Amino acid sequence: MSAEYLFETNSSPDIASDSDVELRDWKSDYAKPMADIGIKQLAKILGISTASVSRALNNPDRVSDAMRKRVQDAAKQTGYRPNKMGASLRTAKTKNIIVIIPDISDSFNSGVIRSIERAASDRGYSVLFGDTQGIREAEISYGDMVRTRQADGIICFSHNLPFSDSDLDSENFKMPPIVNSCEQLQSLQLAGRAIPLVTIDNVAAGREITKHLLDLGHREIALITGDIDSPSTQQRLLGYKLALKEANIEFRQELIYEGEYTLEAGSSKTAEILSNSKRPSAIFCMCDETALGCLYTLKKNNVSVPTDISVVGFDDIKFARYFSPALTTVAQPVDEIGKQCVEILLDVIDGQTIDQKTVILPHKVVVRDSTQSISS
Amino acid sequence: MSAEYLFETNSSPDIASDSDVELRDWKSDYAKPMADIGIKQLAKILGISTASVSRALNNPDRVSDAMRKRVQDAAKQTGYRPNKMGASLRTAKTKNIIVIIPDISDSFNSGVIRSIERAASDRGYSVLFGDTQGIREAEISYGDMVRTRQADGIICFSHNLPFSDSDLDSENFKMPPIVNSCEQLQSLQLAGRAIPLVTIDNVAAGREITKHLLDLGHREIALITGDIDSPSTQQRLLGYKLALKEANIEFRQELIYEGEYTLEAGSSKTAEILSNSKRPSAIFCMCDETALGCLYTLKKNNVSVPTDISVVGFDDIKFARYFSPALTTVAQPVDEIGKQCVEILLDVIDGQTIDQKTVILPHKVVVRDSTQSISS
DNA sequence: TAGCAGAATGTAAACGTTTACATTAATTGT
DNA sequence: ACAATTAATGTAAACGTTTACATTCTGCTA
Repeated sequence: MSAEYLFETNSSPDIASDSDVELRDWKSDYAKPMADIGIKQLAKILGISTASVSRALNNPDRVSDAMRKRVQDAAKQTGYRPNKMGASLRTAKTKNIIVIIPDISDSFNSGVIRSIERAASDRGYSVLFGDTQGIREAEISYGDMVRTRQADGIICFSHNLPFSDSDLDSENFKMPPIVNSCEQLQSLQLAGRAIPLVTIDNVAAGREITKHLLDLGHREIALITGDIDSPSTQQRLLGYKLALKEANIEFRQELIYEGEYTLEAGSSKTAEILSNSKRPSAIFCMCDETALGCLYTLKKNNVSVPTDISVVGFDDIKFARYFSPALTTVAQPVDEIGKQCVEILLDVIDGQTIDQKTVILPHKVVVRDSTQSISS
Repeated sequence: MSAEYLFETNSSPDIASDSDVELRDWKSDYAKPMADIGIKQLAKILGISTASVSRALNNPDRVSDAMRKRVQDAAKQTGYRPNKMGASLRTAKTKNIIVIIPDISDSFNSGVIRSIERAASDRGYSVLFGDTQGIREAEISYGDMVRTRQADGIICFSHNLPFSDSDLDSENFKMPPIVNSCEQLQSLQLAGRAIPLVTIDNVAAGREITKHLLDLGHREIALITGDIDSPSTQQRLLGYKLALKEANIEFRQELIYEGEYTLEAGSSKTAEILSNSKRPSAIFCMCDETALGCLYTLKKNNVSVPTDISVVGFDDIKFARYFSPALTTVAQPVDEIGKQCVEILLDVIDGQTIDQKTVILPHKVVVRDSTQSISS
């Protein structure tokens, strides 16, 4: 948290006292004994067995019409809410999934998450989430939640499995339902197990966006990568190399700037680029946030985009089209990614066989105003 | 989803086959019987009672050193993971909190969420989240989760209580632990109950940022609001009016443009502003995303910021300083808001009395490049 | 009318913990 | 050395559901 954030306390009129209402004390309210009713009391009230209540509520067709109506009415009447813990314990299903994510406030991620939440909710699942900040211990502790029966499955945004090495090595370790989103697992971690993955084809995408630049006549294309260890970065980099090779252009390591999927990396790495003697005519940022940081530094140094330098990003976050200039980038089907993740995960949880271990969703390069032909 | 997103399927080399590893079938792996061990088996293995195991693990000081070591070792050895459902059922505590939020992909929200997650995690709680998209039914269904014992408390970003009206009216309705984040509850919903709130002083903030504009000599300040029903919008609007009054400037309704906290609203409302005969010299957007939309449309219409028009935002999302021009805005202490929310909530859950029903955190107007004196 | 199938309901065990209470072991004071 | 404490452990009930199995009811057929 930067110095800019050293807030001074500002005293001000208390906006919170809509004091036309008189407020009861809330704590005492909470301290009241739970008025809640359980299945037993409900059964007793109705003079029937708990089994009937349960059936009327969960398997309405296994019960007579009269019975069904009677207990459903009573349930509504009394405000009966079945205790999911009791149910979960008995059924060994939680109807929760956990999503493990390095940074939930990343624009691309939060888009996918939103979609996940919606899809899960549609199928009666809730989603817990764990923001790991890339910390291994955090990953592992969240991964543990399915073994402690707090969740039925995992959607993972990391290229690491959320389990400790010792667990992974263990003979009787059982892989819980898990699907990877956007990041392929490192094969050394796989240990012979195939984990479903939903992603785009990052190498194709990297190749295409590079080709776009190439087609515009660019020959010196700097690259600001994400975390160099991440498969998506590696794949996009491979795509970049492929495109160069296809165009018979020599790959030059000095044009590669190792960064991160962050604004700051984009900004600082661009400064580095600018500080070098000969400037590239284009910069390929491996994510849109990075591209924004890049645009920022470019403008600060009075190099104009796209006139002086073309810039492309990756992801097509919702802000991208509002950048100045509007960003050329490759769009990922955020909604579909999220949806597929939960579809697959829930299928696995339900014990269905998965036909496709990895689903590759279509991407699309969208050309906007941050790139232009080098000759013009 | 716009037409731009009509992806064509692109066939491409399957990047996923690192086929140097041979993959076992995953489904069959999952289908294996649960190898997991329970407290009973662990107890039997050690030849002790389940009570001792439980104590050694949860109340290590209530047990002899030898015993503690023995079972902890065995637990690690066997990979014993206590079933939280069993525990929750017994203890009536879930160690979950749920956060109910209209849009998790909103930049400001996701910042707060991240902070919430961290704080909760630090205190041993997990967080579930529900993205309601502003839909009342969704709010209510998520609110229900504490009554179904899936969570111990609620952090709510809406100005509505996540309970049905009939529940609220009900005589024996018991308010669960809940705290509001950023949005004050509508007083009519309060029904006599005081709900903790953590927020900034929106009217002071609105007043200050308006005053900033006023000090620069601006007299015609257009305002693009958030959802006009939301208290935060109302409060910021009030601040705007207050500042005008202090400066002896007449409030003019035609300068008020009712929008939303979105990029699109910023863009479209700015177009409206521009279409009117006399232009304001400044625009106050009630959130940064809106401001970005505003900047975008301004630029598209060749009005330059801040030369022709000054623009201010609200929130200071992480992108704000990277906008072009860098955005003058009011910073909210995102991290602190999240932290305080969980502190208070967990205190309430623990049955402690809350001294402060509403905590007002300090904000700060941060001046960057999107505003300038009107004379210059 | 007796017999019987099928539907409707009831009985009670089970899920995996925690914990009040009972018991046994260890420690202290005299 | 023997009570009297205190510490350590064990026993078994309880949490709130679901569900296999047993029982009762209903309506038909022969």
